[in-house]
Amino acid sequence: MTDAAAGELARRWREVLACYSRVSCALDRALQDAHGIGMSEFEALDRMAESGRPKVKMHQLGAEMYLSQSALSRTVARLERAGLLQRGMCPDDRRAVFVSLTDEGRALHERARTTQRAVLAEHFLPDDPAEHSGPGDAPGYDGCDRAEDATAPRGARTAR
Amino acid sequence: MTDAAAGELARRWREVLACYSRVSCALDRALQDAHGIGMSEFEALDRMAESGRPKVKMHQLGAEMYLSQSALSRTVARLERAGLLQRGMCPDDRRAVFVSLTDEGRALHERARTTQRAVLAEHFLPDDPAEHSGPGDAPGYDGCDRAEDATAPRGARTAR
DNA sequence: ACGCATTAAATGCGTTTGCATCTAATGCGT
DNA sequence: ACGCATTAGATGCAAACGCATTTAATGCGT
Repeated sequence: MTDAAAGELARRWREVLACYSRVSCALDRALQDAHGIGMSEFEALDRMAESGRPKVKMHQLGAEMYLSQSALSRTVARLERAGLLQRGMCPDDRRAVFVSLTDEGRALHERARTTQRAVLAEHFLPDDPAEHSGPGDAPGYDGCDRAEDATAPRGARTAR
Repeated sequence: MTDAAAGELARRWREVLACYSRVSCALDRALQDAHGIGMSEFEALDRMAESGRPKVKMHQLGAEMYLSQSALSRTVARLERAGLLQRGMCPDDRRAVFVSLTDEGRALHERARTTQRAVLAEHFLPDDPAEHSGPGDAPGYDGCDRAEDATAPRGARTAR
């Protein structure tokens, strides 16, 4: 690994970091405002929906997601509390837990996916092209506070 | 935006998510174990070091970073508590705060950058190539717990 | 059958984060 | 000069995370 290659790697990492921050922030906000769920919850719903199977083992879900085991456990707990999925015991392994989407969960996922796609289309495009990451071109991005054009009401943030 | 394009976008977003989780987790862990700082702290040190200037305004730092204003404020507070930088009042605007690296901060940044480059070289490579994201190829990644080969002691985690 | 390492999930705990708010300093219009 | 919107940074607060630990169920060797 040459020094120049390491620098290039660091530069690319910064791009990923910037991209992740920008998109995940917009996505989290949009999902929260429109549907009352966060990115992790959406991701869990999404994996469950796309699996096709009616019931999925927690551990299976965790294997394909990026969350720690404890975070997944709590995410599922939140989703259950919200009535979006049900936990059930697994007949062949009584340690394991099956999770299955409720009708409401499936419906919300459908709607949330529309939101997700819209946010991605709006915020996840300037990535493959140049990204023109020269110094001194910071467009005043201060963490999260863009998207003044959001059509959702502001202020229902702490009410999950 | 066609439906297929939206799906492709969602697929790419998952790749970014997976990449970010994998790398940031390894990076955070390595920086923490080897130097007692997290990613945000490193990023702040890194920006300050590369700026060339001896003093940087907080707001300036915040403009190019991905943290919220409050998170940056606390990150800087942590760095100051650790003796890695100093905060000082700004003569021409007494609201603003200058931050400057201490010698110790500069030295730690140098060492931490080596760690960072090593981690990036190890975990941030499989990204541009295919990434072969077909379903069912999950390599058992369960959040964070890989890197059993880490040479650092495990268990000094809560001691910042 | 019994003991023991292993695995699934839940939970206590400390840390970090973002949002909202607060304080203080600026500057601009009148 | 005075008032008031604006800006910089700090802080209270609640949410979410990861680590370590706990509880419970499995399975494997003897």
